[in-house]
Amino acid sequence: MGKRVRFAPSPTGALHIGSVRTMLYNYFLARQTNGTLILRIEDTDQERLVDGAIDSIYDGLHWVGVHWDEGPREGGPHAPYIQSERLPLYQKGAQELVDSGTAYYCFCTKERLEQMRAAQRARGEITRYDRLCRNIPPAEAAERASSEPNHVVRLKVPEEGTIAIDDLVFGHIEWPLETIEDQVLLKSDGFPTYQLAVVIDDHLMGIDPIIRGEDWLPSTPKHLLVYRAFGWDVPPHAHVPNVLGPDGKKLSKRHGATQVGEFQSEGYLPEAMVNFLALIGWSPGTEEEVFSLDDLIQKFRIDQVQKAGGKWDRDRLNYFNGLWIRKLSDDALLARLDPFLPAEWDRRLVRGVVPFIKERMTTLVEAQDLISFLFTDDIVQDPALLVPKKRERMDAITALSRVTVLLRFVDPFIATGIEQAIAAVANELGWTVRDLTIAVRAAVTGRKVGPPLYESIALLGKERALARLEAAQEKLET
RNA sequence: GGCCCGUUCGUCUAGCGGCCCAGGACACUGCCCUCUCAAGGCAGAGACCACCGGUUCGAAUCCGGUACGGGCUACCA
Repeated sequence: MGKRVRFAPSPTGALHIGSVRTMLYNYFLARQTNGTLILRIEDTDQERLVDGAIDSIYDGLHWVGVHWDEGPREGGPHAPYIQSERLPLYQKGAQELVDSGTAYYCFCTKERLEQMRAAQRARGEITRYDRLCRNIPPAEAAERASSEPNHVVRLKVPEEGTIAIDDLVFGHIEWPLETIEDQVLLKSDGFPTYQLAVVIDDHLMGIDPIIRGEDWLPSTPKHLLVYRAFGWDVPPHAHVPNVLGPDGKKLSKRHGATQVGEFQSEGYLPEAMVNFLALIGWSPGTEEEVFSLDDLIQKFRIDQVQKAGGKWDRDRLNYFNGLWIRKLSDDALLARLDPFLPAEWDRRLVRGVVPFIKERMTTLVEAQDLISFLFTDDIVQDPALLVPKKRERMDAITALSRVTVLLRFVDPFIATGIEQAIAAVANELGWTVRDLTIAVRAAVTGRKVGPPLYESIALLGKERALARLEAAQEKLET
């Protein structure tokens, strides 16, 4: 109970969908246990920083609808929550490890390391640090460290043995220590590497469990070694499987949209995104699959998370989106639609069509096209539709004119009355209702498909509807 | 190359030794409903449970190997 978990993105770009999934799992666990969720920004790579990335992370997470307890802008007992503002902590930690002999200064230049690796490759060996600086006597190393600013601190990895973890998702995993290199912990610019910073922060912030992406699994032994070097207890880890592109590779830009902001502007609902994402890699073990954020908080279990990576499936996302759109009340849908419609479109009229387009949308952006006939008289009446297949042009003119006449007397101008009028014309002329509505729809909406015709005509209003019907007749006469 | 992980319908998945000649969902096909398109309902097709051995009375489920896929292999995270 009362788990402390964290989401720790790097501000190297807009918020990625895969990260959102990891965030969600952390969020579920935090809320479910009445615990604490921490947002921590891991910006230890100063070269890859992207302007506005933190804003984008905040925007994305807010859109998704999750909230957290401690973070850069929220503050908290472990502030600051941005790693670049916690440098002294890491430097002190690195120093401690050097002092205790579990880490050492390395003075190798990047050039030397490159040459070393090239030579190793040429000889067909594994490329890894040759530990040249590992055996410099401590006194000499300390002295050189003060005069040579360009040194780093490396972890002194034991030469033999194994290190293991019991991952909450992947189970028991063991690594032979001889396969692990002497990892850099503190870079020459005084910044920690990820490997040092995560361990220190996760420890200081009391994170339990650590839930992160599967791609961190290979560096876990390095982290374990750092915990060991500090003499700290290792908290439970849970690695969650990757979200893959349709080609089975890690989801990236080349697979299309991958940032939350893009999905937002494409008209996806956060409810759908959450539902869809949560189900990649997790299942409640039942046949239910429609879940709100609150449902997920209730039902999520970390031990039900899958090991295999799951592919991103646009069709399935679309399905969930349509489903969640349909679950919205008409007023709620109107509000969601608002940013996707021209400001000048009369919201009362929009509100009127909402019930009729609700089950015809996959994404919110589709609404505009679906209802534009109500807001612009600039429609294209296609003769091929005005005259349904196997009907004569003259007959179509007659049909449209009869509809025009009967509609004029419909009062009040509502769907049922309009339906009766059209049925009467069909009956009178021996047309099928289907054919008649094809012609009328083309005349009134300029479309082949759309919201229910009678309701659409009612919404349009008698005057505009009649004008369009007359225009269609004229068009056919010329 | 090395280390680690993974492998059930096209896709997301259920399954944790007999209930499975494998269930649900998306997508697909057909039918019904119907003023169009949807939505909805019903039905169907779709997986020799990657492969090969082993354990067991019995394996999708346990063990070993192989294949394939993926991740990592930086003073990136």
